[in-house]
Amino acid sequence: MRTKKTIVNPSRKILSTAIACLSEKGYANVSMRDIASESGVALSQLTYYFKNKEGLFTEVIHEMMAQYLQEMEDTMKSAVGAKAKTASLISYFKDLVKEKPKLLRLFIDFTAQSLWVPSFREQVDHLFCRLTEMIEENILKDTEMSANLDGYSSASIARYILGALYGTSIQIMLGSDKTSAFESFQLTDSLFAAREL
Amino acid sequence: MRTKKTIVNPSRKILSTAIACLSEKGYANVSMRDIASESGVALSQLTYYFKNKEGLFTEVIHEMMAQYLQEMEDTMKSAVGAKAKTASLISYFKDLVKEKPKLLRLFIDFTAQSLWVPSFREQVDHLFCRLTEMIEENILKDTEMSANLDGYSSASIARYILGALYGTSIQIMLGSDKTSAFESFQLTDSLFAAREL
DNA sequence: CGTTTGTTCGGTCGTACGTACGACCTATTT
DNA sequence: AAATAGGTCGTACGTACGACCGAACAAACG
Repeated sequence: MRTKKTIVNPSRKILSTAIACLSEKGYANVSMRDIASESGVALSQLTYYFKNKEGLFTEVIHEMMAQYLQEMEDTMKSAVGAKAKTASLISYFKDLVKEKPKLLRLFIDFTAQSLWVPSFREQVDHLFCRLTEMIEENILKDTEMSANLDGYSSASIARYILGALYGTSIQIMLGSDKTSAFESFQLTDSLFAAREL
Repeated sequence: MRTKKTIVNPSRKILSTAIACLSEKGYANVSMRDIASESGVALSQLTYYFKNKEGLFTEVIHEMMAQYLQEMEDTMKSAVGAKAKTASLISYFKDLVKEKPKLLRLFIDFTAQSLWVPSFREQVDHLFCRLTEMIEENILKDTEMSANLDGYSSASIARYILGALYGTSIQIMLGSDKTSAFESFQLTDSLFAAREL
């Protein structure tokens, strides 16, 4: 029998509800029942579409990763030149903190969970790799860094930039004042000011 | 009646067991019963000494914070001059990843949890503030940064340095190869190379 | 001595969890 | 019309959870 799409795919509804719940209450505080009742679907449907809890949450990570990578890529592709791309990367993280804190919280929470759940770890590690690759491609390639950065592989530099933006985001996220702290982001620009070739 | 210390304070035993469990299995995967049986103490003792789960874990965070701050301070105080202190800070984070991954995992996990539990958040935020203050005091004070860092407050710079080290640590922690990635840490030294006054 | 106060313990309560199962219903296929 | 397959649902199972209680014990003190 063909897969029908009568009105709206239930598995999509479950998935989006799961994302909403997780980004609002956190991994440790969300149950399958929460997601079921919130999405107006029987509990057994969750296991029907996604085997078990880990299966469902794996799919959530997958979704989250896709959104991250897509948005990040769009952001950087829209700018031309390493310097402009750096600026757009910074503003994307600012936007993340200010306008999309839920997505960011989801990211942070899953990063922590991935320390304990091997299958999550694999996914999140992959996400970090893709992100650093993207930074390498867009910002570090065809660019000569300031002199004191000789000897560092572009992979190391990219990892550092991503780490700095991510780590700074977390601090701002936790802090009480979200405004004055934004200055830190800008440091990426000053530190890695690229000279175009 | 006086608090006795017959052989070893049970609350200490509970606490250290809790730390061990948490740094091995993660917040979401540890129950009060786990800690009780692991520490060879009745479950009811946990609530006797620490009100409830949140009370116990609050104490664990407190312990973790103290260790972090102490070790970090010792590390930096042992070096003289901003440049040497920077190097010692870097090597402390390397040491964390390589030799004390449990403590680091504890830190990361609680950071994520603090996104959802207000009392945790307060504590972890305070930890971050203390750490940035320490970086300001030891590395940024009485030091002239390279020219392109004008206009940034020392608080912003400290936050960025901490964020970079923290964010890089997470990536290395998740990655498969722990060796080649250590190069990234060193970037802190090159980027914030201080000229002594 | 007995009382009081701090400590330890086993046990239980109510609830929540993830998962599994069987009964439907509907639409397609034979 | 009968059979089959996809989808939905309610419910129940077994386990685990945090919290709580009352009984026992221990130590100080009158």
